[in-house]
Amino acid sequence: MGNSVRVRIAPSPTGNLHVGNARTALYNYLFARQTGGTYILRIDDTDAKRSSDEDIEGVLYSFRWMGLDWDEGYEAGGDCGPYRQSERLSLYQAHVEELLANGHAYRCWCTPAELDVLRKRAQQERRPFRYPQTCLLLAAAERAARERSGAPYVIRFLSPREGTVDFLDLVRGNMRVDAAELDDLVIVRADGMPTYNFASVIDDSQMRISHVIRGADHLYNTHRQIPIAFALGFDLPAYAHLPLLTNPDRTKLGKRSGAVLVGDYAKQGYLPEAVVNFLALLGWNPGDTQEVFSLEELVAAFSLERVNRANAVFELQKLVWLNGVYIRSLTVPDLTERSVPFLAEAGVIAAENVDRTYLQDAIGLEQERLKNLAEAPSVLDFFFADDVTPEPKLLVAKKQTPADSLSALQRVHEQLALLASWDHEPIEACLRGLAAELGWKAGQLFMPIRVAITGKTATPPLFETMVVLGSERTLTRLAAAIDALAADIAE
RNA sequence: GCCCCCAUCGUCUAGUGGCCCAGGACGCAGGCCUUUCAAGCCUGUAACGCGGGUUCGAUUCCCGCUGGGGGCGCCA
Repeated sequence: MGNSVRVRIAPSPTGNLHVGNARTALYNYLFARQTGGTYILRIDDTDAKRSSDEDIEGVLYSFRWMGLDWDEGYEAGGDCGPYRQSERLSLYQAHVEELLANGHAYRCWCTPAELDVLRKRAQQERRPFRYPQTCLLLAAAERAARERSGAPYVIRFLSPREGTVDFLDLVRGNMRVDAAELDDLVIVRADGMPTYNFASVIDDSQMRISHVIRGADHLYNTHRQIPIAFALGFDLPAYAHLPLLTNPDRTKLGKRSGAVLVGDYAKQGYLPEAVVNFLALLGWNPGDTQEVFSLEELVAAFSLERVNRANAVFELQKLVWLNGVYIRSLTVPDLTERSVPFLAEAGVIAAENVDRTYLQDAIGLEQERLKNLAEAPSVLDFFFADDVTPEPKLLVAKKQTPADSLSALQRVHEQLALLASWDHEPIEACLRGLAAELGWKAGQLFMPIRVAITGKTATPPLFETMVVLGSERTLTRLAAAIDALAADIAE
C-alpha cells in the first residue's frame, strides 16, 4: 500500500525487442523495484497493420529472458485492464466524445495527399508546417454537408495556440515549448483507431501511471500529450526522458547496422546477465567505480538522477568483456546447461544421451576462455569428435626436425601407455621427464602432443585435457598423429 | 527548412569554480606469470569541440559558433 509509484513499459508488438526498448524497460523495472512500486506491461497495438499474438509473444519472451518480470499488465492481470490497447477502444471512444462535445476536438476531412502537398510547400517556403485548421474553420453548411456525405474523416485535437507547455523532466530539467509550435494532431484515424499520443494519455491516466520513463525521442510527444491530458482533466505523471542509444556514426540506433534485437544477442551466446548489466551502464552510472552489477545490485544502485543527458553509442566491446566475466562466474553445471543448446545445434553433441559428467569436465576446462556460448562448439568439438586430423606441420616441435619430432611422439606414446594411473601428476611427471631426457624445453614437447590430441594449437592446459579425454582417446589420437607425421615425412 | 535537445579519452563514463597538467572501466600496446590459448596481475596509451565573456581562478557559470542528435505521420 502507500506506494504510488507505477511505471509502465508499453511496447508495440513488432515480434522482436529492440535493445533501446529493452533498456527503457530495464530502467522502468529498476525504478519500480527500487521504490517498491508497480511495474506494468501494456501492449500498444493501436496500429492494426502490425499486431499478432505471435508478435507479442516474441517481445515478451525477450523481457522474460532478461529477467524483467512485470507485476501487472498483459498476461499478468490487474485492475486497470485490459492491458492491450486494441481491447480498450470503448474507453478511448468515450473520451473522444467528450472532447468533441466540449470543443477540444474536431473532425477533419482532409486527405493524406492534400496534407502532403501542404507539408512540402511549408518546407519549401521555410516555415514550420502546422495543420491550417481548414476543417475547423469550415462554414456550418459545408461541415454539415461533409458529415452527411459519409466521407472518411479523422478527429483532431484542438491544440492551444497561446502560452507555453511546460513540464519538469526528471533527467533534463525544465522543458518548455511555445504552444504556437503545436499542431492539431490527429487523435483518431479514419479507421476509428486512436493514435498513440491519444491512447497513451488516457491509458497512463487510467492506469494511474506515476512516472513516464521513455526515450528522448518522445520529448516532443510529451508537449503534445500534456494539453490533451489537461483537456480531459487528468493529472500529469512525472516524466523522465532517457538519452538515445546510437549507431557508431551517432545516428539513432536502427536496423541498418548490425544486431539491434535482444534476440540477436541471445543467439550469439550472450548471457542475459551480461546484456542487462551492459544496457544499464549505457546512459546511467552508479557514481562509483563498480562496473559489474547483478540485477539485484542494479535495483539497489539505480537512480534517475544519475541518468545522463547525452546519447550513448551502442558499442559492444564492454558487453563482450562482461559476458566473459559472467561466464566465468557461473557454476560448471549451470554453464553446461546453458551451453547444451548451442552444442546440440552445432551437432557437436547429440541432444539426447549425453554423458553429463564428461560434458561438464570438458566445459569446465574451457570456461575461462569462453567469450560467449556460441563459440562453445568450436572450442569443445575435439572432446567429442571421433578423430582430430592434425596438420602434420604442426606436429613438428619448435626448432626440431620432423624426424626427431616423430621419434619424440613415439616415445611419448610408449611411456604414456605404460602409466599405471591416468592422472594429472603421473602424466606430468612422465612428460616432463621425457622432455628432460630429450634435452627439450617442456613447451617444445608439449605443443606437438597438444596438436596430436586436440588438432588445435590453442587449448586448455595439456594434462587436464588429457585426463578428461581419457587414456584411450589420448593414445589413439597420438598413434594416429604419429602415422600422419610418418606419412608426411615419407612423401 | 522549422522547433527542440546534447557536447570530457576510440567507446561507456566520473567530475558540479580551485582537490584535475582531469579519475575509473572497456579497448588497444607492452610486461609479468606460463606447456599453448585464455584468465590474473602490473605498466602504458588516449579527452575537457572552438571563440568570447564572468571570476583572483574555469572541464565546471553565461553568450555565440561549430558539430552531433531527435522531432516535425491517419508509426509508436
